[in-house]
Amino acid sequence: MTQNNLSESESETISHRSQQNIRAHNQAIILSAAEEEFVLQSYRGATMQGIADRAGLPKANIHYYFKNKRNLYKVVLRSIIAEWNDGLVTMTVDSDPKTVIEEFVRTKLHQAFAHPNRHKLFAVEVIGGAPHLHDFMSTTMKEWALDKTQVMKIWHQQGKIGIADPLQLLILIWATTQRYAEFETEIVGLMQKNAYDEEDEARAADFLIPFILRGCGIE
Amino acid sequence: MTQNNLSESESETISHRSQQNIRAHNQAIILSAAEEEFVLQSYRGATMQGIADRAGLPKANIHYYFKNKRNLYKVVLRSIIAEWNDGLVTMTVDSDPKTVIEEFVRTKLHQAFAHPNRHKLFAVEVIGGAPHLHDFMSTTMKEWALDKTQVMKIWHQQGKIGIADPLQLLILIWATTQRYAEFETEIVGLMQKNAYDEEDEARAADFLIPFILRGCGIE
DNA sequence: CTAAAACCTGACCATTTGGTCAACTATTTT
DNA sequence: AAAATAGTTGACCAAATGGTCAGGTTTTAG
Repeated sequence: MTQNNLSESESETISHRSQQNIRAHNQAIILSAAEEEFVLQSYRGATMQGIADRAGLPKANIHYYFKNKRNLYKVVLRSIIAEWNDGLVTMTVDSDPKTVIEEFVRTKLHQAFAHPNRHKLFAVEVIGGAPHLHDFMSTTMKEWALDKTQVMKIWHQQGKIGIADPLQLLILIWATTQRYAEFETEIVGLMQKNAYDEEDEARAADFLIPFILRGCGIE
Repeated sequence: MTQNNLSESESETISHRSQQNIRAHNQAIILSAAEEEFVLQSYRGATMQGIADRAGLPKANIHYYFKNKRNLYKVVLRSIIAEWNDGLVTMTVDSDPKTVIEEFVRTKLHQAFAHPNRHKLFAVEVIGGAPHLHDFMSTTMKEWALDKTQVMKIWHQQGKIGIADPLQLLILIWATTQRYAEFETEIVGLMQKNAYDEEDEARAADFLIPFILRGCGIE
């Protein structure tokens, strides 16, 4: 039965996986299934059985890898937060506002189109009062936002942008970019199609970026 | 037999309420409680007992007025939709774009600050795929949006606004105004307070309106 | 005043669901 | 090869929850 020796592992098509790989592999599958289920059903509506079905594993197996439902949800949230700032440009007083804002919007927009489910999940959590994100919201995210608004305030003093209240600008950029992920259903419907096509991200960028730059009084 | 739906308009100080009044009164209380509970817990998380507690009534009484949970949810949604366009300015080809857009943003913003829960509930529903709103979204709302975008397209042809793709503008205005309701928790936190104060709506308007008008190339 | 209609509610039930567990198989280590 | 460790899973359970109902009270109609 057991194949010895010559064992290799990694990318074998049908071979026996090493336990390390099995663990990582199953956890990934479960997390992905959980993300979907939590988005579609929201926390309470999501069932461990539903997640198990999506993952193609028996329910007890989900509990084997993740203690319980609450913990699984937290892990999903944490993985979303972990990459929240992935790829965002650094923004300092010496940066060129136009470049930075353009790049910021473009990146956020790209994330929105690339990972709509994560944005939906995050949004539902915030809308519901962010019960599991209080810590993140009141520390990491607040510091990040205050740092950026500080920079933008100085830009304003230097006459580089026409925005006196940078927090409002930050809110606007978040709102307009993330919207394409969160309200996918509505927007796609209004566009008379069933799903975004490859050009929709570019279309949104082509509209948003000049609009926001004009709004900021740049150009 | 049972008379349904009549908006309450009385606050009798008299001890004995008429049955008509009792019905309207209790339904209103329950709907308000349900709105809160559904927002905070989302559909599946909300419990009839929780709604009953919020309403200060025994659970069986909720079932007496509203057949079941699903129906109660639908009634709540319907009441939200019913006033979705309340107070919105009419927009025709002959309107002045600047006035109309300014007034539109102001009204949406006012609604957002006045009824944050309704906006949150609507948002959660849309994010979850709008399972109960397919009809509304694909008829009423779509027609409304197409009508407005038609008008704005003509404005663009007449050189009155610098927006070639009005649907994107509509999405942006919805996103930026409703955001203050939906992400209340996050925004309030970033503003270092516990709740919006009386000036926050005005602050948002003072930022948003000029910003959007500039973005539209109006001035 | 009496009957009908509307309203109220504690007690109860069926179903769903998160979570446990013991027995089992597969892999790794010694 | 045997012991130890890791992974798998059907069966089961206790709690939560939507919903029902019978018997009660209050209000209204005649």
